[in-house]
Amino acid sequence: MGGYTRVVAVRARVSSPTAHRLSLYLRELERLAASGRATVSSRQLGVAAGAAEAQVRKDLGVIGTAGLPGVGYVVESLGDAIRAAIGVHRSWRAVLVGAGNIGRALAAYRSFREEGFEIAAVFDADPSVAGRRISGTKVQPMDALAECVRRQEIEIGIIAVPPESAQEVADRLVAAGVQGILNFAPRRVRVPDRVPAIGVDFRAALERLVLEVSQRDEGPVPARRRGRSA
Amino acid sequence: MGGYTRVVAVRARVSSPTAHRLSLYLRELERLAASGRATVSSRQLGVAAGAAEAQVRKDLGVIGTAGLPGVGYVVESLGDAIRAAIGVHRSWRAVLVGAGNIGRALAAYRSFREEGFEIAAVFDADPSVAGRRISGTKVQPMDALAECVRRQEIEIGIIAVPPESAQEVADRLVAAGVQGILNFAPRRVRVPDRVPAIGVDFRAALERLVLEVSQRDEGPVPARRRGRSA
DNA sequence: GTTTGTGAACCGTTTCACAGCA
DNA sequence: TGCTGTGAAACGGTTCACAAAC
Repeated sequence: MGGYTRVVAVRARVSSPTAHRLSLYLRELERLAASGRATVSSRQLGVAAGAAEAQVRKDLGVIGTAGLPGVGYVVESLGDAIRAAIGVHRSWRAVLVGAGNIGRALAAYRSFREEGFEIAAVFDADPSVAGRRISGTKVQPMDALAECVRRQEIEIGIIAVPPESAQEVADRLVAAGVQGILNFAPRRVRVPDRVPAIGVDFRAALERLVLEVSQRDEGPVPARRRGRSA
Repeated sequence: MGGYTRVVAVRARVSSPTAHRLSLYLRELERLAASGRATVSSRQLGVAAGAAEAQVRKDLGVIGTAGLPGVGYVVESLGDAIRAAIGVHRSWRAVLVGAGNIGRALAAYRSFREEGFEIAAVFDADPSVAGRRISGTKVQPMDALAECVRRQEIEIGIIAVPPESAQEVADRLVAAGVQGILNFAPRRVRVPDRVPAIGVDFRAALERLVLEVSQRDEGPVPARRRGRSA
């Protein structure tokens, strides 16, 4: 430990698996809040997120929240704490690049808006698409991207273009000054360290699934396996 | 029983992080194959997938492929080996449930078809949607799901419905006999152990991104980093 | 009784380093 | 020389177990 006496702040580093689970806890908390529950136990959050209860307590410890022994966590304040920790306590401005099938689906995606995530503008390289409206936003040509990002202080770029152009779009978004990228193209994009990029890769997800199905199918899986191939 | 050296099979268990990287290697291999390259080094695959070169060699060792010291791996045969290992060497039949924005985008998704992933039927709970066609497939009412899965020997179910109905759809898919589920609803679904379910959660991805952006912003970050990534 | 917070053990993955081969 | 294959060490995350708090 660093020698700070821990006071108020929650400046702890949140690991990636923890971050993912925090999202899941938040969903459960929202459900509970809607149904009027006042407190939750780590066990219940664990069930909802598929995590062990000790794991839940560790995770919540990381973001600096405390529970009441014998009672659990206060639903409302824990929700606020998680939102603050992952940054969804405020709204974010984004641009969407790519007005194809996926782009249109994202523009209409309910959960984004509910989370304070606003798609301020849509761009597409195809001139025949520019000018049309999707979800009430007019599609603009790529030339307008950089100025739009600067003028409207856009923070997030969403890539929903074919894999061939993903890297180029990423470069333009970074050059325009976005602070983070959400990439829906099945291609890893290279970005500077200061700009985090998270990929949502349908194809990779499908491949993971198919692998698991195959593994389930064939081997009843020899229970223990040490050293030698059997 | 154990103790004998049995050489042939490649029935090794593939861990989840390895599975994900195999997908990425495969993409790079396809690019290389298209551009006529005959061999690759572990280093080059590592750069493409964001992994260390020793990591690449370990991964490829797991699926039983061997490289040539001083030369690398043969692009074509390595591609085949990975495809066989993750199960995309053959085609898979799937049904899509949910003909909303995301469902329609998925039905049209190029990479699925390219990977031998065939969406054999589409279902929707909304009777006013049933009967319409998306991507050339007629949308059917939910009643028809179970029989379709059985009759057409469907292996994979894709969930693209609002979170409120995700669990119910998952239950029906499992009851109908699918072997795996790809879930695009932002809600974890509970399924029996024998049926793997992989979630693709846009909202969670967004939350991870926002967290990273926040962390970059505030903490100058103790910076302990090597390697490069530009 | 219940449930939290946390050090310590555990486990799988990643990285290192180097022998061996082309 | 260039590159693979692989033990061994390092790392980080998860689980365990239990004392403390309600």
